[in-house]
Amino acid sequence: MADTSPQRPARTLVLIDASGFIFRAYHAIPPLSTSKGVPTNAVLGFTRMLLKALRELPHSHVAIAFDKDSRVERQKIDPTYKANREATPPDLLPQFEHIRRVVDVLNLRVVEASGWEADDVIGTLARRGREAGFDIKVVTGDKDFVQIVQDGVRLFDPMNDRITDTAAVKERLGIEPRQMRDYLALIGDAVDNVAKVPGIGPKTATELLTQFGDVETLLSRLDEVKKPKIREALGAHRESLLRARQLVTFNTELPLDVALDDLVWREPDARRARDLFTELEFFALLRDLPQEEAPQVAPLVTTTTFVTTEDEVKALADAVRVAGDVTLIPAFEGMPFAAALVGMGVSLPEGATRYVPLRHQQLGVAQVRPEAFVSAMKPVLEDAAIKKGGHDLKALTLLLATEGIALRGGQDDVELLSYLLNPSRREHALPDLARERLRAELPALPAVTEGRKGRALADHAPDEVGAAYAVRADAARRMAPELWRELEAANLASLARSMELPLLPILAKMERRGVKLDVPELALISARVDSEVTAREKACHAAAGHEFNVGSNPQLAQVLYEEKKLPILKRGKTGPSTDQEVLEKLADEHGSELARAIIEYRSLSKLKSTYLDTLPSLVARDGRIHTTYHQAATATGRLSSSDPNLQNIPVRTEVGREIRRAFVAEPGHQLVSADYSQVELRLLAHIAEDPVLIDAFLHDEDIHSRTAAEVFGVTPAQVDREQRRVAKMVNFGIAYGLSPHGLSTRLGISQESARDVIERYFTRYAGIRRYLLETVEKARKVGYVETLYGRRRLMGDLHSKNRGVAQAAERAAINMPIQGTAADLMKMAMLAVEDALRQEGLRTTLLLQVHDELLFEAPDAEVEAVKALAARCMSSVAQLKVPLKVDVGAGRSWADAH
DNA sequence: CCCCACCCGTAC
DNA sequence: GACGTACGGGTGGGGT
Repeated sequence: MADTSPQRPARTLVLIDASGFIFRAYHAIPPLSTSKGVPTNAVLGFTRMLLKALRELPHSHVAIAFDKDSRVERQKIDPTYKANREATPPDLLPQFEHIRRVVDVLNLRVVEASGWEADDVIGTLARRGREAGFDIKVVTGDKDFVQIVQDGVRLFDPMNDRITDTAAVKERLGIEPRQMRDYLALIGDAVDNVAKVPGIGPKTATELLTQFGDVETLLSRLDEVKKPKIREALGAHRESLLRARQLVTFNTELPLDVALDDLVWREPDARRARDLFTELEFFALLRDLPQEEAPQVAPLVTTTTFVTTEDEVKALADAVRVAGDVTLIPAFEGMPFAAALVGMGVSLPEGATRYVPLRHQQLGVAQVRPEAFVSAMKPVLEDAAIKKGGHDLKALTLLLATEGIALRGGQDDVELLSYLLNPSRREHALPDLARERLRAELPALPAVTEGRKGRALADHAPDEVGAAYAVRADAARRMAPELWRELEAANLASLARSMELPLLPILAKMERRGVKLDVPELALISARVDSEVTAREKACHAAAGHEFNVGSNPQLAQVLYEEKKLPILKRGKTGPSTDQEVLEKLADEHGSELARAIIEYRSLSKLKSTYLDTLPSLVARDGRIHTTYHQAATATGRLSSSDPNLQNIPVRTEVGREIRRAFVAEPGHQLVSADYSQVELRLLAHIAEDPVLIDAFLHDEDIHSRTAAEVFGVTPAQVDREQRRVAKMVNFGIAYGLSPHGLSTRLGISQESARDVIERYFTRYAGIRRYLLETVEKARKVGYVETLYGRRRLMGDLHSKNRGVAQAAERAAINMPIQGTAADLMKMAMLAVEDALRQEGLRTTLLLQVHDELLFEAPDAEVEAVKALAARCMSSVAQLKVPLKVDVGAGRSWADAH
């Protein structure tokens, strides 16, 4: 009977067969690597197994055993032992080191014995542990270990959750555990080159062992073996059988240099584990780690020197010139294009970090006159040969531009560099990067609120804020080299150097220039829409029979579905949906006046609240709107725009176009618009090398008609409107990973016909199908997708167990190379355009980028030249298998330029 | 008064 | 869930 006395805590020794699991994990998990290209499949499988075993098995003591020159001893018995094992695969070799690191951070005690296998180490520890009264659990998937099973010694296979004890062995194999050695010797092991006795398989082996007990008895009583064939075989292979049994027998008497007390389990080193898992990109496993205790505060610098006199600023400028490298974090308030520079945190490769107070408001604080700062620093800041670092160099560029300084030499923008390494990441905030990359907590910046509670930044004394900014500069400077190493390793460095960093000052210039808004014109539209919205709201109330908040979806749902008893066609997370698709159906198919009225109300109030009411308030004193472009925001490499977002100004509806009429050129100027035609579809043709699609673009056909002709088996001239509409939808959806369901709801056709259309599309455009499949397959294998120019997006969710998540990731993987390459092309076009404008000495400026469109403001005299220049630059930015078509137009307003 | 999730809608 | 990438407004619930 088991000891049930409560006084004695269970002492369980867990023994882990590391070597066995490494190979199992390697073969069980498809090739996988980090974004840096480090192979990790075996490490991941091994780590998962390890964590699972520790999670599921009670353990007071733990040891992990590795092979060490493991063939030496057994090859003394048989030189061919394991001789036909294939060499370790090249992508497994480098993973051993990381496995050791995992074991190390988990604080597991490694036990190994030179010349012996992990099997023997575990056999020895199991025997000693059992003798000392431990309960033993052996974590392994190897059947050889059955031989050490006994009362109190069990096997656990974390890959299938199987526990093997004495009873299980008897049931599964029909033998006692101690007979396993004899059993294995009889049936042999081809993989390890352990000879078998020919003609004997598992069945016969079990029979023989049941009758005779072990190999010695069997051989001594050979004449009792009934079947002559078996008897002869045993007689003929007597020697090899005994040798085989020697080979498979664990040595449980190794002189291990470890005491059982040394194996006491210790908590993992959570912080180091976190770092290692982050490095290996085992993000799902991070959750399994114990949370970190209080964040460790590691001040990066001990001293911040305050630069408060003109001489000191001059000395600083000299130091920057000597170092050839400076990292700057500005303290400012307001929007960057029109902000006051309050101070500057500065870090140099050598020496203390500095803070230069410029516009602190407190009386009597020592600070530098802004003019003195500018005159001293301008030469070094404008010198492209002096490398600049920071976090969001575009903001710095804008701030310095306001001071009359044109920042050049920007290179180490850690936000931008971090983005290129992982564009899916939501934020690249400096404190987060410092925590991850430097294991340092940045001090909080002073609370700055414009409201009643906080004070403006300038109201804080320099010594309150200076160190915080200086430390940030120090942190940014220190993480830059490693970022570049990672970029080099991922082949992203040239993208950073030749595309993103040169684009940065161009974006700054666009933001600074802004686009003129005709506020009175907008006000006219607004007044008209205002009364329309009110009328529509009244119509909604009338249709409902009472007043309610038309803008409230819950209230609307109540009216539609509870009061009017209309059918619920779609549900969201929190209730029945009231989106446009649903309302259209309710209006058309159920004759709902209210639904129709809501649709009209919605479209107008959207325009009113988002654009008409908002845009005028964002007009700066110069009468222009200064958006902010985000270069480190999207997962595909596109830019985004905010405050306001000028990339979603309406264009499709009449009222929407009127809003574009309020975006105007200065007197004597025109807006010039140049946009890529069908750029994503053209890129799809090029990247997928689809002959049909390429042919269509080479002949500049109406691509939707051509697709309709292909899909419906008619000539392009025979295509009717409906067929073209279907084809157009397919063309748009194809790069988004469209589904029969999605297409059917969008087209209002059945899922079957949608499926049929898609199938016929892929039959005609076989290259596209192949490309889409290959893209997903490769993404699964390498863990990322990339554009023609090497921009990468990490794609972890492809392996999600949640099917929906995995499928969404597949669609994203399909889309990214297309959307991302289009973004790359546009960025290169912007560089080319800016260069050409300067070369030709034109005064035209680039104002806006809307993914596939560039908007310029050109003096009247330059309009035609700019139209030609833009078309030329944009279409010649890459030589593809299809031409890049560019449409250009010009006019007084954005609407007129189209 | 701020923050957030949610729904919805605008762009490409 | 249901076709990719964004930003942002309103509501309504929660918190300070």
